[in-house]
Amino acid sequence: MTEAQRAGFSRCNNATLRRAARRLGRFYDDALAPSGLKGTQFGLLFQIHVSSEPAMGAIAEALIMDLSALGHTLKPLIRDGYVETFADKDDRRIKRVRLTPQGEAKLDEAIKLWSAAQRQFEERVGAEQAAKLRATLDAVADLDLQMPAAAPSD
Amino acid sequence: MTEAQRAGFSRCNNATLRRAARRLGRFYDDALAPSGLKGTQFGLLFQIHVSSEPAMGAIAEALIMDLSALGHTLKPLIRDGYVETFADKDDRRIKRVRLTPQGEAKLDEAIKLWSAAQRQFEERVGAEQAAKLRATLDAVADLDLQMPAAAPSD
DNA sequence: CGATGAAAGTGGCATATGCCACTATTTGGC
DNA sequence: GCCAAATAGTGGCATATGCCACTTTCATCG
Repeated sequence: MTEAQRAGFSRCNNATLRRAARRLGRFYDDALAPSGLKGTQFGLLFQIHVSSEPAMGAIAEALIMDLSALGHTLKPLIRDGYVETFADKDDRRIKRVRLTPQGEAKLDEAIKLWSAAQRQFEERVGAEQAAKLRATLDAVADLDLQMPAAAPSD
Repeated sequence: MTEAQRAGFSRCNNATLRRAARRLGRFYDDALAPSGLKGTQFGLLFQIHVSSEPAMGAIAEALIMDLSALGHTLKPLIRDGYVETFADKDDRRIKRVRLTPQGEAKLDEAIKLWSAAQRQFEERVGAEQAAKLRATLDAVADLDLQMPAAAPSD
């Protein structure tokens, strides 16, 4: 491997993104710790809260998560009584999700902690810079990425 | 919860970052699939490759990973014969890591696949834009984030 | 030198995520 | 109405990550 390639890898968009995610994840996790929630759980509760009894698939799509991964992640939240599920009236394949009263309360509690972390972060990088970063990340998340499928013949 | 708060959360830097990471992770994972490596494993092999028989702690620090997480992540790579470890000559607490010949070969193979994904990504967002994003993410990763420790009374 | 505390990893436990195979429902033809 | 195809989730398996408690080595100080 040449030096050029070595330098090249430090430019791996995926590695860079994950690295930053690990750092930021720990920061938000620490901030949320008093509530007993992880950053991902908080995000999931919030997503459910702001949706109208969303179907699993809808949540997965919104968060760009694998449907089965969502199911797994939901389990501890159901176990702890923050979330409950119920079958859709018209289509029994569909499972809808909502927060329990305890879930709403826990979310309220967590939001206070989250706000402090969010404020802290934006203080460091600047609200404007943070907004720009999020916009870029959202754009990346919405990309329809796909490899050229190894020359689809014809 | 008010609409203002709802909007507020869509501004969670952590959630936005993770969401983008999931998308991009899948893209790179797909691209690397023919090699049998995941994006993280590729990144880890690369990091080891470009370092000089790094100690576990050094790798963890470079990748902003928990030391124990690194240990776990390393296991399948050791099991598959891509990586090997050995004790430091002067300090037996330190465990150093290096690629095996098979590991080097696998890395070479993966780099070809990675390059295609990287190229594809940069084509979509623009090389310059991608570089700016990585710079921002690196800056975020290097932040010394920390909550004010709940009024340290002085 | 011996006790003490710091440094580097390991193992166990728990959550986060994905893929794949499989099941249950619904929908669409015929 | 019946069977094939599409939809929505589940469960199992594997990796990704972290925290905490514990072990092994060093380094320091008296």
